[in-house]
Amino acid sequence: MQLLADQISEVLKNHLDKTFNTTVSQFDFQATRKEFDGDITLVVFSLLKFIKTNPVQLSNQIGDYLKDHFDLITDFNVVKGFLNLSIADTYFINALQSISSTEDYGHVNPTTEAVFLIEYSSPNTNKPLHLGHIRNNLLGFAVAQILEASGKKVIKTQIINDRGIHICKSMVAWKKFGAGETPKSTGLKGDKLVGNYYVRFDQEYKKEIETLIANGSTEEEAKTQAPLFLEAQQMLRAWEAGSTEVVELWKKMNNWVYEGFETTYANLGVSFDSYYYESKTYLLGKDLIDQGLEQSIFFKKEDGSVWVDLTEEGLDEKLLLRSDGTAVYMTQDLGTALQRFKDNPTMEGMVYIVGNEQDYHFKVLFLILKKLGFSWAESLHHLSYGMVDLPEGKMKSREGTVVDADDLMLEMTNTAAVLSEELGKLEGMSSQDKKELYQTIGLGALKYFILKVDPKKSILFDPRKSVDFAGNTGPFIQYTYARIQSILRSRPLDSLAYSLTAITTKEKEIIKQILLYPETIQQAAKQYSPALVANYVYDLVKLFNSFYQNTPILGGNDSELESFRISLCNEVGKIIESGTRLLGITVPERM
RNA sequence: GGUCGCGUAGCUCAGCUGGAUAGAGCAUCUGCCUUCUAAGCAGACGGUCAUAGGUUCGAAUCCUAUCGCGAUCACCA
Repeated sequence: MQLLADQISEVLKNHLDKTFNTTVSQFDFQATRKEFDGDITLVVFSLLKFIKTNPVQLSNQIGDYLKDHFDLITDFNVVKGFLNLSIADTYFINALQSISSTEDYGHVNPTTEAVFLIEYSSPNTNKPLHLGHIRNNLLGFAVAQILEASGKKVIKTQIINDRGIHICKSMVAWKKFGAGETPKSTGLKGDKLVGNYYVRFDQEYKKEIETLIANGSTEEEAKTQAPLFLEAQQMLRAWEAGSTEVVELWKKMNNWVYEGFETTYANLGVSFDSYYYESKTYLLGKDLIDQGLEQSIFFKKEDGSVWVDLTEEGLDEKLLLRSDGTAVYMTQDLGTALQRFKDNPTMEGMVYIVGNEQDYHFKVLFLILKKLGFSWAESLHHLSYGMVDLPEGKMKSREGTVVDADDLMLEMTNTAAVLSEELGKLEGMSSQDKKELYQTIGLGALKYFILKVDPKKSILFDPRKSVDFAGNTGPFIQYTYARIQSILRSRPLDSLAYSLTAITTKEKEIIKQILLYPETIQQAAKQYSPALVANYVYDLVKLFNSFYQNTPILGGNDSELESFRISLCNEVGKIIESGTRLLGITVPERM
């Protein structure tokens, strides 16, 4: 459709130039609304700036001209300042044919070696992944896929917060109460095991606090003097000092967690090309602080802590280094950014997929990098997404209201299995294939549910209602794809040799939607918005289903027409496959 | 309190750089499985686009103010 608008623009430009002696560079086109005749509409109102006349007269004048001088335009009508143009059916038929012969329609190959980094997931290593991480992971993976399809080279990466007091708490609890338990000995996933000790630490810590308060301590004292807490702090110091014993335990437990995470990532269908560890980048961050101090971009307070003054930019003063010289979150993120640029000198941009609770942090981070004079700092982007809330409110790990990622995926898969069994369409399928299919459907439902929502909005997730499988859902899209495959099995696409001259409006609508695909990908890449792709695919599927249910595709007595419709099915199938692939959703051959 | 984000049907959400009578799904109700998969299709019902101003041929969309919800403003990450 874009091409068509361009073609019309060209013709119009000449016409207006000759007739009115005015140069108009941009025309305002939109798809014609259903209730009017026509395929594409020129909004003539916006031309009144250049040509002062009656909009209806001008519309008629332009319509007459186009009809006479442009073969693709067969007719027109005018409503107020809207010029509705009817396009020849052959235009759509030819468009479909040319798309059929295009490899990977809508997908653009990269033209430069410049690379885009997408940072996502980035978990702490003391707890299993939960629903919030699922949104993060799905967004990150989808954005990476979309950027790639739009012609960027992409590296998916993450920063792992492997260092700090949180992991020490799990370590202390494991040493004290663990009795040598391992993932193997307990049969638990590594991240779950370590997470359990983190919870255990918190429980025992609370008990100690209560005891201390009962013995006359204030709450404040109790919190800082509880033996467990002191032990965790002691362990952190030992870690920083490089104690072999502590470092060995730290490595062992972190590796358990990584193994657990890998399983979850594999199930979710996300992957990474590189990893960064906080324990390895925070030192580089400290170097940057020194550099900034030398250039007087930062300043040191009397107690030795280092700050940056951002009051001129409307923000506050921000701490960069503690008075004892240890690193904070910001220090490490500065270091990580620099490290990534060093590793990828052709970096064109970096996108951080991080929740909107950290908006302020990233504003500051980018500002500091600019102040330090890094040219690439201009191209950093924080994709800020909203929280996933439960009906009771925020998820709180302490209160056990967290929806665990593995549990949720399993539940979705089970629901898919139950529904599939009820429908009973899978006779003759091996149990292994069925199992995979249930996983495909269950995860399709979950992924689509999350990705169809604008990232910046928060999501309300009700675990009791779980996720629907009917209506505007992943399974609906998958189902349509499966039916298309069924058609193609019974009557494969033999050739593109059809020579129709007329098609129905429904078919035209579908082709119009297909023609929007490349534009949609570009738009989605520009806005980092998987939701755009998700909603596009849904619209296409909805249109197609309506056609499919009301029009016989096979068995007509017009083989030309059948050939054309098969070809239409085939293209819709390809676009569904391509669009859902960008979202990380797989589509089944049957279901 | 300062800053940022959000507010569209009973519920969950679309609505691209301003365009025609604001669209889907769920829920409720009516039809449709002997022809390509009914996880579907056709239809009905449902709206003061938070509120009030402004900008203009034209506003859910842009601007201002107010209200409501959320986030953030740590020597936490």
